[in-house]
Parts: sequence; structure tokens; C-alpha cells
Amino acid sequence: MKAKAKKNKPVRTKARAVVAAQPRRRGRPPGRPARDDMTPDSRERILDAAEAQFSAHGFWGVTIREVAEQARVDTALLHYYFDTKRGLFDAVFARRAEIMNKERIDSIDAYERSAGSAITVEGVINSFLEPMHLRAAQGDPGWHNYFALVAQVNNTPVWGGETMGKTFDRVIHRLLDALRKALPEADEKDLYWSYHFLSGALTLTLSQTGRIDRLSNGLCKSGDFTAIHARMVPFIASGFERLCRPRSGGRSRK
Amino acid sequence: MKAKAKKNKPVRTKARAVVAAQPRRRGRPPGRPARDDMTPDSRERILDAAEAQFSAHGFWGVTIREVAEQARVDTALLHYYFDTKRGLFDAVFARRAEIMNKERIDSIDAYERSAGSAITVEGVINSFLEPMHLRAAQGDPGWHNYFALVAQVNNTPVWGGETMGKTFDRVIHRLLDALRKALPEADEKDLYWSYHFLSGALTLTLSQTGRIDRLSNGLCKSGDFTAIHARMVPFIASGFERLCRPRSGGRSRK
DNA sequence: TCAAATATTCATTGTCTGATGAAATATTTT
DNA sequence: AAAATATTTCATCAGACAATGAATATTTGA
Repeated sequence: MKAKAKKNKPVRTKARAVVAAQPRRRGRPPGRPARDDMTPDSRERILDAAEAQFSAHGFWGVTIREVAEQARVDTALLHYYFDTKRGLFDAVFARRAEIMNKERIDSIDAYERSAGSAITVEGVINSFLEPMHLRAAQGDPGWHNYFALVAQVNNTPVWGGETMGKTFDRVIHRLLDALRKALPEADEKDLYWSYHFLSGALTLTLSQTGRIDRLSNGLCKSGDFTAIHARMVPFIASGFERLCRPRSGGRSRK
Repeated sequence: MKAKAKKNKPVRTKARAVVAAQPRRRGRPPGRPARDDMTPDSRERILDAAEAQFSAHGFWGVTIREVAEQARVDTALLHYYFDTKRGLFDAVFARRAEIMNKERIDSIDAYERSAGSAITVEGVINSFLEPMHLRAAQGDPGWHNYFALVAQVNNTPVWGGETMGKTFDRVIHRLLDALRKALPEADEKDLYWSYHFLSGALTLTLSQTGRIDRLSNGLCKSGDFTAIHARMVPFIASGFERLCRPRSGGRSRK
């Protein structure tokens, strides 16, 4: 039984450079004072291009040539700065992680201080999610791409779990600490699983596949982060409370 | 500023066939009565191998050579049966979708009939999730791989949303119909967003990255589907109720 | 019994891939 | 102003890639 007629459209057609790139001058370009604190913009352009490509097609779906082309730079320069393709990926992943981790921890700290003993699950969840949603709602395509990238890595078997762990576990443990204060009787297992569900919901939201737009026939927009945040906080908080407050029923059998 | 010393370990080392494959005989092998209802096992072996590889490394992270090798078959045979790499992927994705979709719809139907007007959110969610968790808990590595594959596609931008939609929208709409009966006053937008959160949580759970094992220091096992199901149903049901029952508070501001 | 259909490998194609050493140009340090 | 260092492109490599046409073997069915 042979395969059907060949109408399998490819996953992605690599539409190659239509406009032949103008020949560029060799050697170091003039007027770039490479200070320690001010990295040359080629490097940043490479990171931006890689971020966009990796987030859209994953590690294996991208070639360094495509990244180089989008950054308007020779492929050798990518190797000069980042050594290997993997090195480039790691650099992209780490770049914004620092910033986001700091913002999240600061946000949880601030909430804990302001709430005192009146700490609530919803408040904690809100303080954890807010920095991300603020960045996303601001519309910067860089952050946009970055979140989509994280979402993909989070769902990548084999090496995704390890990468996520190394980068984000510190913040997650901070979140769980805060939640334990709001849910003093919570069982540890329930707490971890609840976080897992939160992580999944967040991840899919940030991955921006346009699935919900299509499913809801345009009623919900995957880019409407205000609408998302307003719904995600109570949805998730309610799940935590149900699962982690033993008095009110808890999980079903077993 | 040059790249650091080259200690970027690769994402995946393609450990190539150490044991030189014994030369295999050309032509149709003896004793295979290719009936219409009983496909030859080479074809199934290819699908199994592709399922395992695609689920672990994604579409671009897999070469047809690797699939062929794992299926103990020449690469030309993959093209014979599935024409292109994309054709192979689509075949893998479609194979189990039929089965799962039927099981899910039957499960929802059965629950609706048995519950009558006493229909609950938790009951509906349970009936929707149960078929998947049963398959997963049964331990068949084929289903295991398949779920991980779906999880990855669900978080894949560009073409993931479309693929998911074409394959699963019918069932999702059946689920939402049932939920509307349990939540008669629900706002449509809230309903769709709630499903989105459910989908994300489910997806990450099925993708089996081992992230939760690591995060919880071994306390939670990503393969323990009984524990997952027992927690996921109340967690998600509670979120739906909180968000889609306007009387009891609903979503926060805005 | 023999031709058609089916299932399989072999051998090869042209293209793309990540990577590298060398050369060119600029800036900084001595 | 020479030497050292930084940034960039060029030219090229060996290996991997998806795909295909032809060869070979078996089963089916007229």
C-alpha cells in the first residue's frame, strides 16, 4: 500500500534570501567603541534574531545561517561570540531570565510585606504572575518571543526539564514559600502538583499558538493579556485552595 | 569579547550505530500476507519508531535516518509508505487521535446520561480526562510517547495551533457543551479561557519532562498518573466553578 | 503458470549543515 | 607608531540531510 498523492505541504518552507545581500566590508567596522559595559550591537542583533527564530521553530528548526541572515551578519560571527549553536541558545535563554527572576521575586517580597498576616493565595498568585503579564502586555516583541521560547522549553522532554530547573527553580521555591504561609496546612505533594498545573496553564498561555482564537472563533484573543490575567489569577487560586486546604473536601478518592 | 572555552555540551549527541547493521536481504521478505486489515509490521514499526523520536525531539530534531534505523528498515521505505517526512509526522499524529477522540466522546456521553440533571462540573471534567489517564496509567510506551507528542505540538507556535485544532476541536466542543449544562450562566469567554487553562495543565502533565520530580526533589513522580488524576480533577473543576459561576464572586477587577 | 501488485534495499543525487582557519579592518594599549 | 586586541567577512570543509530511481524478491490473482 503505497503513500497517497504528494500533497503534504511542508511544515515550513525555507524561503531563502530573495534580495541578494549587498557585499559587506570585511573587518571591524568603524566607530564602535567596544566598552565593557556597552556590548557591540551586532551581538545584540544576533541574540534578538536567535530569540525570534528559536521561539518560532525550536532549537532544531533553526539554522545558524537563518539567524545570521536575519541579524545581517556572517555565520562565523555567531561562532565567534557564542562558539556553538547550543551556546547561542543558552545565551538567549539566560539573557532575560535574570531580569524576569528578579522582578518576580521582588513582586512576591513586596506583596508579602504589604499583606502581613492577611496573606491570601490569590494575592500570592497575583504577585507571581503580574511581572510576566506586565511585560507581555507591554507589547515588546522581544519579551513576546522570549516567553514563547520558555513555553516550548517547558514542554520539551529530555533536556527541557533540566534547563527549566536550572533557570527558574529558585523563584519557584520562593513562590511556594509564600504559598505555604497562605496555606499553612497544605500537604507538600498537593502543593507541588498545584504548581505544576499553574505552570502548564501559564506556559500554554505564553506560547501564543493562536489556538484559543481559532477554537473560540475569534471570541478570545491570545494576545489579550489583560483578559488573561484577570481570569487566570482566580482560576488558579481557586484550584490551590480547593486542593491544598484539607478541611473543605480536598482531592477526591485515593 | 570572544566566546568562553568550548564546554557547551551539545543538546543531543547523535550516537550513531555502533554495531554495524548486518546486511539485509533485498526485496519483499517471505511470509508476510499483506491483507487489507492486517498491515505489514514494517509499517507499524516505522510509526512506532517515529512516534518515539518525534515525541522526544520534535519534528526538526529527528532525521528519517534515525527513525529508519530504530525501525530496522531502509530510509527509502519511509518514503515508500509516507512520501515525505511531514507525511510521516501527520500519520503518527493521526493514528491514535481517532481512538482517543472516540473514547473521550463516549466517556462524556456516558457521564451525561448517567448523571441526568444532576450534572456537575467535576463529573464532566472527570469524564473528559479519564480516558487519557487510563491509557497513560496503563503504561503502554506507545501511548506515553503519543501524549508527549501532542503536548509538544500544543505548545508549538506557527503550525501547532492549526494541527491541534484540526484534530481535536470536535471533542473540545463536545466537552464545552457538557460544561454549559453544568454551568448554565457561564459567560462564553470565561468558558473558553477556563478550557485553555485546563488544556495547558493537561499538556504539561502529559509531556513528561521530569520537571516536577526534580523540583519536588523526588516527592512527586511525573509518571504517577493516579496521583495526578486525583488532584487534577478537583483543581480544574474548582477553577471552572470559580470563574464561570457569576454569583460567587467571579473574576477579580476589570 | 505467469503477470501484476506489493514490499523491500541499494546506490546515488544535490543541497544544506555546523564549524573553522585565515585574512581584513578597526580600536586600544604600549 | 608599533604591537596587541577586537570585530568582522571570506572561503571552504567534511559530514548529514531528504529524496528518488532502479533493482530485487515475494505474494496475489487471473
